[in-house]
Amino acid sequence: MIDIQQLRRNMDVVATALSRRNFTLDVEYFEQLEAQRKESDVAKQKLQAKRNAISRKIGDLIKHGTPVDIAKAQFQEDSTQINSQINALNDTADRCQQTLRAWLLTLPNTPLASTPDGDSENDHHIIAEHGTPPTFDFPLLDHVQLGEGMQGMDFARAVKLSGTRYVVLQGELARLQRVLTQWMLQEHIQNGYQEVYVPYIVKSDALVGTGQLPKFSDDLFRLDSPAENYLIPTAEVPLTNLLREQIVLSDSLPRKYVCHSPCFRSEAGSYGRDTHGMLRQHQFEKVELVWHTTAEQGESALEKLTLDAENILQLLDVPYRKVLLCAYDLGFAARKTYDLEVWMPGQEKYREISSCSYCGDFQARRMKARWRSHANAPIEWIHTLNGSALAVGRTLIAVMENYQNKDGSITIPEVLRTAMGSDRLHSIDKVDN
RNA sequence: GGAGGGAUGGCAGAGCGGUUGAAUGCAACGGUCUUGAAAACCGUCGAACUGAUUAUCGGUUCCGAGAGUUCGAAUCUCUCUCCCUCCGCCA
Repeated sequence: MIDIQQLRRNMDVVATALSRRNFTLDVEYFEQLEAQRKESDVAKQKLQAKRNAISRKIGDLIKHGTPVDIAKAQFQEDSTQINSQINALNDTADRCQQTLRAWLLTLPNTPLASTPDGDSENDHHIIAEHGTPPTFDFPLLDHVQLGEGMQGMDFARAVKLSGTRYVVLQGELARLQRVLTQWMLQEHIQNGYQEVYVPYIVKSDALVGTGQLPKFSDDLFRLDSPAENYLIPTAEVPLTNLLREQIVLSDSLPRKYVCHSPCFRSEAGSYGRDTHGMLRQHQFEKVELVWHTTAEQGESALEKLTLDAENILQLLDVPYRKVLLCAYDLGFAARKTYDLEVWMPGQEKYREISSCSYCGDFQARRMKARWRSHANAPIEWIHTLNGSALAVGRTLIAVMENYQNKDGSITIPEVLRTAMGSDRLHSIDKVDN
């Protein structure tokens, strides 16, 4: 949530910043809401002050021996009148506050100065490329062909169970995904992250906190019961909300969390996009990193968090590039974002496998997550960051396609061999069909 | 699922419907003392919102949440949420 003080004092600064991400701030609407809010608020508060004064006088009289009835009678008329006025004003004042907050919640975050300008998603800056796309001296297969070839990836059955955009993994391929997940977790834990296990169902408040709601409810799976509960679209939601409505001491910052979870996304806006294979699924596994920091730590934390995600790709030894998103392409809550894109031989393209974002105090304001240096020190907003490290489903694809052999088998990356107990996935994995 | 108990400031813990935004203790912060530290002593010490004459001075709201009674509610009534204890059931 954008700081309303900031909005009042420097509205054009905010408007300019938001225009960089192609969002037009409705200045007139805000000013109109503000005027209404101010008017009803001030009027209400004045009356409340009056009422409090009367009550105090009655109290004094009673204390000094005036019988209760007589004391009350002296002010009866005034107080009845004031109370009815207050009641009326209360409604309008409440309505103004609510409208204002509802509107504030729909404003995206402002891009950081270091986020480049741009008018489309193609205006990102390529920061670095690691490794070179492999060349194959045989006709290469994509992950679907490879997976089906070894009878480890079954889309037809998934359709029967759940519909499109789901997959059933079997045998060694299912195992590879699990090993990948465990290994990533282990790497991050060794790098100082605290492992967390979280609920996969959250209340709408948590989603408002991280910014998925109120604007993007179409992307979420909502439960019928309990109503207003949702499946998490990413572990970022429970992880970031860990500090909601709380004030923590600064010596516990930065906090670095890692969590593996399934992610559930309706993909409502992406009909027909990436329908082939398991690139874009309603349900996928992801290892997520979340940091809670102070304002000073925030920006440099993004560099560190992104490096932690890159580390995984480097250890897996797959070609990838690091991209700095332009303002236009920024997510709702982000001020600055690095995407990591892995080389997918099956598509001959780099595809997003991680997105690491710095959100400033935007999410913290929504969820009231704050810190202070000691018990009576001033209270400050926490700054939040999140990043995938990595999207496991896509990592599985990347490994399969980059490590494929002529016979349809897949070489296991060095770092996974011990856990897998082999160095190769064979093209015909004996699974009862 | 049944029975009971509870929710107050960073924490612990008081609080006859009327200077209670809230005693007291701890913690924290400033100071005195000390070569320094500790101890002791003195002082300060909740949050959100908001107005104006905006490094200042006011006001409003907040004692789990919401509604109600009242001139006035932390205190009374109702509903809800969460926590604890016991019993039952269960992975």
